[in-house]
Amino acid sequence: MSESVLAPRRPGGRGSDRGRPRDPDMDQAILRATIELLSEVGYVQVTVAEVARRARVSKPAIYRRWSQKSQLVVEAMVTQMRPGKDNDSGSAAGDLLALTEQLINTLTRTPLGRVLPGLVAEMAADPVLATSYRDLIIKPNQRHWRAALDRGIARGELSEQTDIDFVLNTLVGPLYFCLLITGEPIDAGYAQAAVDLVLARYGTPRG
Amino acid sequence: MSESVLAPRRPGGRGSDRGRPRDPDMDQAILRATIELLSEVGYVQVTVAEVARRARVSKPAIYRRWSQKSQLVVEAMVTQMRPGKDNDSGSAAGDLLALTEQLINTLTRTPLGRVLPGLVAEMAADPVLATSYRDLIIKPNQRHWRAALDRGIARGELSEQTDIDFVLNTLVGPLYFCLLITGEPIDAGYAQAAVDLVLARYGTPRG
DNA sequence: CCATTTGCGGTTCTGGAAGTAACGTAACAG
DNA sequence: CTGTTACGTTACTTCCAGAACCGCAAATGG
Repeated sequence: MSESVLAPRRPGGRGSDRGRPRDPDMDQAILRATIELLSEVGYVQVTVAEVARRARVSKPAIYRRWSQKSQLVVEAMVTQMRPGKDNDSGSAAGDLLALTEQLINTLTRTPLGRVLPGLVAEMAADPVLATSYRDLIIKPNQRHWRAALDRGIARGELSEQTDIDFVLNTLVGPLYFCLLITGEPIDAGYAQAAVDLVLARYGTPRG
Repeated sequence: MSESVLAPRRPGGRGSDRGRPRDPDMDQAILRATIELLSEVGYVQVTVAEVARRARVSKPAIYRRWSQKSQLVVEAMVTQMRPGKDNDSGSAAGDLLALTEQLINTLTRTPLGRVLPGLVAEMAADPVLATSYRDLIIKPNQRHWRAALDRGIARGELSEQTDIDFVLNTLVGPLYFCLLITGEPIDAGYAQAAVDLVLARYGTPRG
């Protein structure tokens, strides 16, 4: 499944397997060049022509694989996603702290931070892209958060009335707010403070 | 001061007062047309040519007043900002609840929600614009939140260790996260839940 | 081994939007 | 009246996303 997403044969989806096959090296070269450019200049300044130049490939060769610049970028980001070790530290507090700090790291130390602002604009105008981004990047990441919260509830560290989606938004939202709107750096103590906040409300005595 | 921001004579800032003066009706017509278009199609789809057409004005007349499309849009948004009644409801909980619900309203019922995604992208690429937006829209709005929190601390409803910036990000961040990233509608109970969360951590017994 | 089909890949083109330039004319200041 | 600046019109430049077009490479069928 992931193969068809990474380099769909025919943008439309369906396509025969006859005729000259695509050069798989090109897929890699294009994605590599995209990531490289993204980390240098950010989404808006990335042009497909420049990606083509760096990958030593022609522009149509790119458009044959991805229907839009934005789709190319999303898929390039996906290749950068770590499998995401589902570390169970033993406590909900520990898990959430680790996840929050990992997200801070992703947003500030990987190209994702430079990609997001431009991608947000495209997503607002292109529902298909928005769905891709959410399904391929946001949701897979949130799986770990949900798992940590579920475990916390099962262990009795967190109240059974814990609103998981709400907690998730609370931990994650402020990070995006700083990154996209205020531009202020994320406070070093943020992760701890945010977890404390959640525990003060949904933690149980025995937690 | 606000006058010079709304329709600066000469994009550069300085400018003489000799010669034919600008038609002030034009400023209004342009801003009105901009807001109208923004609320219909969102930031990216707004073209300066279309603004000019609707305002019955020429394109150079617009560029004489604002150096970029993005600056025009920011100033148009500023004209839409309500003075912002600093309602003191008597309790920090009440104040924060009202402010949160007012922000939800602004983000979902005014053009701001349609403008933000595109503006976020421009801000990431244009530091001058980013500063304008933060100074003219974000900061003025946050003044009320800070005042409410200060009063809450002064009254003893909130702990003196309350981290004001952190609380502010916590209440506000998830709203932007939903609007810009997940696209999910904001839960009807969000404001109350968020305020409860903050009070569980920073509220004092007597609050 | 050759002919045919399929579609890859490169060169070139189109379309749209931001922003600029040039010019004739209109309106204000001194 | 003179200088200066605004305004409209028209045309232009630049940039980039994306589409046409065409020659040729690669797999298949005989």
